[in-house]
Amino acid sequence: MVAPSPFQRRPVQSRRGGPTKSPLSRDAIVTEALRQLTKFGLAGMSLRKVAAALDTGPASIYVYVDDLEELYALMLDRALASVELGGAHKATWRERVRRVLESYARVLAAGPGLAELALGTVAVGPNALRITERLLELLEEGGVELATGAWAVDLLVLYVTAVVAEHANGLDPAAPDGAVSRAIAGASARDYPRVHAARALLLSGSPEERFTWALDVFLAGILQTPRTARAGASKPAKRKP
Amino acid sequence: MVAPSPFQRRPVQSRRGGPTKSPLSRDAIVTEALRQLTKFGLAGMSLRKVAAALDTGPASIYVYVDDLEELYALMLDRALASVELGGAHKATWRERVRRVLESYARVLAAGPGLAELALGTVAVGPNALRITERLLELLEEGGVELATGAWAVDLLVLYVTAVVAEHANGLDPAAPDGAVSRAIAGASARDYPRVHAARALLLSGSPEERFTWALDVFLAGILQTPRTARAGASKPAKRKP
DNA sequence: ACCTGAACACCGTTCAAGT
DNA sequence: ACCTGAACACCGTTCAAGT
Repeated sequence: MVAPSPFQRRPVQSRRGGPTKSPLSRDAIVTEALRQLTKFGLAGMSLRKVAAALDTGPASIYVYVDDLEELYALMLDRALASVELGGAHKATWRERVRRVLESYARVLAAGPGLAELALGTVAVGPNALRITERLLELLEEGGVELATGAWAVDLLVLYVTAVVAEHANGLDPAAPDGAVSRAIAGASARDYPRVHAARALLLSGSPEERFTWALDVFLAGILQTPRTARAGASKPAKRKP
Repeated sequence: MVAPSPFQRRPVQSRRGGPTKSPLSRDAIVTEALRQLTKFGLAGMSLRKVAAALDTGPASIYVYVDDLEELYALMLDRALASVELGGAHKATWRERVRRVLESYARVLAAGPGLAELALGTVAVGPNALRITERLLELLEEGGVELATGAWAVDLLVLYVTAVVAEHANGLDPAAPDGAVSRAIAGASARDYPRVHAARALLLSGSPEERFTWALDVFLAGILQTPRTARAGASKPAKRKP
């Protein structure tokens, strides 16, 4: 017996309604939670506040949602619905991979909290699957074998999520007053000669520039590192002789 | 006026001591917090529990630490002290980069919570700087220019942190009973043909195999994608004609 | 100056009733 | 069956005193 996924569960018949209160529903809960999340960040959202906004007590939420973690998963997938996968365009497959990931990044960066939530939550809803499907398709178009593509999609999505989350946490390396800047600026030339020498470089570049560069790194690396033995690997594996 | 970094602050003279209570200290607080973190995970650690273990009330902690976030930063840097940077060996620079990152990954994976903490905390203590310094050195040895290396180190460390955190959160893609496995196994061939076709591949590979593969991807990509215009870029930038 | 108990303003989750 | 107020067992942080 396996617990059913939260994405496919018997609907619940609300008993509220009429003129005073709109009926509760999983949808309404997710919508309100997402509103709070994107407006106030992860710490600014809570089950209790969602319940209060929906004019009920905290216990009522549990009729529609098992726990906070499940709510997170539902929220994330709802948000991922607006990621644009692009149609059949004339752009290169690389360009189209970039666009999908940029759209994904933009969705996560829409407000504080979403990216943070994405890092701690496994995205396995239908919309996450749609994104995975699309990226596999584009990589296939680029000649990446399925075995390699399967791992590559993981890598790409994880990286983008982490970058946006780091950034959204106010850890913007570019922020000149942040802890990062101060630490790097304060690194002594004696103890950390390279950090010191590279201090301007470490803090340079807009998020977009870094993102674009990172994608180039990934795609170049992926094309050159198939999982199946093949010509082109820069360094033969040499594990089993 | 800039607030001083928590890593360089006037020490506090404890007034406890004698036979009954060992004196409070920032060190003792960090040690106990780290013990709780690696034993019980991030959710299993709290300022109140640390205070209780140190035989005092929660308010006492605030004499040594500004807030929870600062404590997190101190804990992370303390943990990073045990990352092995390796000496001058005969191994390739690539191999040595791999070893440093593997050591970093192993330290974060030592117990639940540490990697999770690392994702939400900017690592800017002396030990984080040591690691950055070392990686810059190794990349330099590999012929990577400083401008490229500066961004590359960020990329590498962020990825490794994210992988370990994802893994430590029980989101192990390999776990056959996890939400990930169920979602992928349940992806219909009609709606998600490639996810369906790749379902075994998406779940395949030990964490170590994936890690090793990802590093190969990164290093191959980094070598091929210098930030300064140079021969070898697989696709000319063509932004300013 | 260090140290602390008590209070403040919150959490997620469960229980026991209501309809 | 849905819905809910109240209770339970927690949080981080601040205040106002103690030494």
